[in-house]
Amino acid sequence: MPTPAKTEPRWTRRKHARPEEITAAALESFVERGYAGTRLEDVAARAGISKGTLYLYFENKEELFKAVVREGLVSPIAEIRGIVDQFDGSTFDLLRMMLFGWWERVGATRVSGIPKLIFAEAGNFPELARFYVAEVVDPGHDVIAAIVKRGIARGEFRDIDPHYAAQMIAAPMVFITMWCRSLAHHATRTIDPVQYLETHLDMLRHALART
Amino acid sequence: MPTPAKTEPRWTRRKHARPEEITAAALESFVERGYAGTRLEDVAARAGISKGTLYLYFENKEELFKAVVREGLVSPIAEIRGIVDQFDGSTFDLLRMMLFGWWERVGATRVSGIPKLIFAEAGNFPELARFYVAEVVDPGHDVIAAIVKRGIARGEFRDIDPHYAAQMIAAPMVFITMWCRSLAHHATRTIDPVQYLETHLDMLRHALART
Amino acid sequence: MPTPAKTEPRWTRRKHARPEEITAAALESFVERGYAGTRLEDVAARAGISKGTLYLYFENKEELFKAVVREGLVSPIAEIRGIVDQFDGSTFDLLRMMLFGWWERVGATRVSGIPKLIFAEAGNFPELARFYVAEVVDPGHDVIAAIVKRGIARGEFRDIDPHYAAQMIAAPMVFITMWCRSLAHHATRTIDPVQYLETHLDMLRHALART
Amino acid sequence: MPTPAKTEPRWTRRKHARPEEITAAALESFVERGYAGTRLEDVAARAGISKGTLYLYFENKEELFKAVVREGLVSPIAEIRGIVDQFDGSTFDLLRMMLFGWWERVGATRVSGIPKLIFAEAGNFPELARFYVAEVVDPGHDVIAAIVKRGIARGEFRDIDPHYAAQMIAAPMVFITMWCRSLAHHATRTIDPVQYLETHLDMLRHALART
DNA sequence: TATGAATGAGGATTCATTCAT
DNA sequence: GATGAATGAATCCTCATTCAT
Repeated sequence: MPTPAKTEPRWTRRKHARPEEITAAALESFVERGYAGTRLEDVAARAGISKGTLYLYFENKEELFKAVVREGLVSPIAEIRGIVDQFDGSTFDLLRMMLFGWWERVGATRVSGIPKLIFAEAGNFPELARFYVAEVVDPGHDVIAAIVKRGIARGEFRDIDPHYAAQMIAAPMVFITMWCRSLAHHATRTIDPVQYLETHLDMLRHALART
Repeated sequence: MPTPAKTEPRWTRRKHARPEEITAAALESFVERGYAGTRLEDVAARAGISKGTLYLYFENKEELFKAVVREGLVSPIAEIRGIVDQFDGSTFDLLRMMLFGWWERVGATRVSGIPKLIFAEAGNFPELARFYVAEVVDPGHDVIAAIVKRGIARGEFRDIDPHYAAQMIAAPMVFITMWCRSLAHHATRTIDPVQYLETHLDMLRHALART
Repeated sequence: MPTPAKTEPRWTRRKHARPEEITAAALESFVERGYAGTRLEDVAARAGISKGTLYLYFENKEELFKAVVREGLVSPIAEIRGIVDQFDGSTFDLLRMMLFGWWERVGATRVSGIPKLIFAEAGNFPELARFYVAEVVDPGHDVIAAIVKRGIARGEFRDIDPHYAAQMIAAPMVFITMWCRSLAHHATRTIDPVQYLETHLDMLRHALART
Repeated sequence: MPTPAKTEPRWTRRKHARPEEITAAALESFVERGYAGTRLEDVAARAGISKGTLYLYFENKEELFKAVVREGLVSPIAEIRGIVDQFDGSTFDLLRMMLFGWWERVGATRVSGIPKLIFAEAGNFPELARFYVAEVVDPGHDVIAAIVKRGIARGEFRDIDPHYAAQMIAAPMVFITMWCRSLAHHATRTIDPVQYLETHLDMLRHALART
């Protein structure tokens, strides 16, 4: 195979690409276009680097996606976990703190566009699904279940299965992000996230409180 | 009797492919593999027709997708609406009836794979998103809000904003279908849908009941 | 992912691509450019079909290559095997017949450009190497070893290890094709293949004859 | 004594990369993976230098390849030529000495992986092919032809065309190196090089001996 | 109406080559 | 001299779409 035609460089070289700039660009693209619909070339362009440079930092599309998830979801959850474990006060206050802490860190940011993507692509990228379950779903569920257990242990909550209770607490959280990140733009009736979360808290107070 | 010359046609011609058979096949594929991941060739194979025939019935992948969504979602909700309007009994019983009626008609069937598709593709198909909001989200929301209002009117539920309450009732319903249709296959912890719905009802009872 | 821009077809459609036309085109390219250096697009162009059509007939580059080898080397060897097994006459005559039969069917044709390719790419495409050993080297060796055994059994050849004798018979056959297909074009001294083979036969006669 | 600020250089700078170390590394890679399959990054890593440094010594991959060939093949042949010219003894002994001398110096070493590369790349590098013919093939052939002529002149060999006889002597030598350097790793039947060469010599003895 | 062979744009990934430091 | 991050052309393969039969 003969040497390919010499190419004259017309580009200017960047100093140093930083991985976070790349994952930030990738996040936008993934959330806008979906996993399959995201073209690595676009991500590169958004990050101001070339296609090839992407591969210096991430082995492939899948690893890039995982990095986005790790940065955007795994660490905030760990952070929240820390706060929850150290909290000293009523469990209802803890619940509120967790809910709004999560909203600030995740729900209100672009990262919250990830779950819809995972749900949609799980069938095609099982490895991604497993990763997401292990790194996001399970830890997230555990934080919430821990709160429920704490409430029961302290006699603030009624006796209820923490596993299923955690699901009921999490579902509206997931739902509101998916709504805001996709259907909200096309909706006739608007939902105010804060009021939504307040209602959720209010109903949880009644649903969980010891009679 | 001389053996007649055999010129076997390589394919057997179907009489009439029916669009519903095609959308049924497409639904399965879309739900399993997502929009981008669905190969028209697979849909055709599942429907027992050829790739070319698909294009006699649907202009392109996009139109097929729209047809799938349109066909799968509208009527069950209308049916439930009828039942709700005619119901005569306690509103909590009505809530239970609605929830499990929906589960049987929608939640437990393949159609329930559609929401995740909509969420994921809303950005790419705004028109479809609007359609879905108008034909599914809003009517669905209305049924539930109607139940809440009924409960309040009859003094069974405490005074609560029916709009937001409806959201809180719907979120876990949507969530459980999305879970079952995608992440459940990769999960470490299992969720039993019936127990999930029972917990939901139980918590709603506490959350909505007049003190 | 939005539907890609509709493309206006500007091409004319062929009736039916025949696999042999494709393998013929591929053979030329492989022999000229090597395995890695062969671009499937070129093969397609040579065969007068499009890139995509190639994939209707061959799963991938590797399978295409295997098909070329099967058609160009495996069947001729099988054919020669048949002739050898049925031969009735002196084993020296059989040797001559095999040698020139092979020359006509393989050595003098483009197919003989394959071995050099295999030797060069074996490290990079182990699967190809294994295939070639199993389908070409071993059967080819067996035919020759069978001739040697026949000669010994009939008392025409002296007692000699058939395995290594077969190697000595085959080496110049392989060598002459590699020479003709690559270095011959750049050589100062010419080799006449027929005279080369005659010398080979002559030396074999002395080397193998029972004293 | 205050601790001095440590700014450790991330790399250690080599004093002087020597071209031979690079060609040695390149030879290994070319022989293992072929021309196209050789990645300059691997060559650099093997040579303990960086990709960029490679380009200080060789203009491009092609020139590196040429350098490898030039360095690896010319001198051993000259050396053997000297030994042959000075030999005093039976020509059959000389043949044996040449054969095993070559095996030790070339055949058994990595350099013997070059011919297969040349054969494969001759089409792409005509200039290299010409170089190889002039510097390796022709001189090599001459040494062997000289031996044949000596044998005939001394009445030890029968009257035979030295040119073609030399080819017959050389072919198995080339063949065994190509085998050992590529297909041997994937073969089912093993060849022992020494026994192979012994058989070659044994057959040559019969084939060349004066009756 | 039904078919399925043919098409070619599109995208992930590789790697020879450049050049600011 | 030495480095290695950055580049982008090149290539394999996929799949939505077309159309002669």
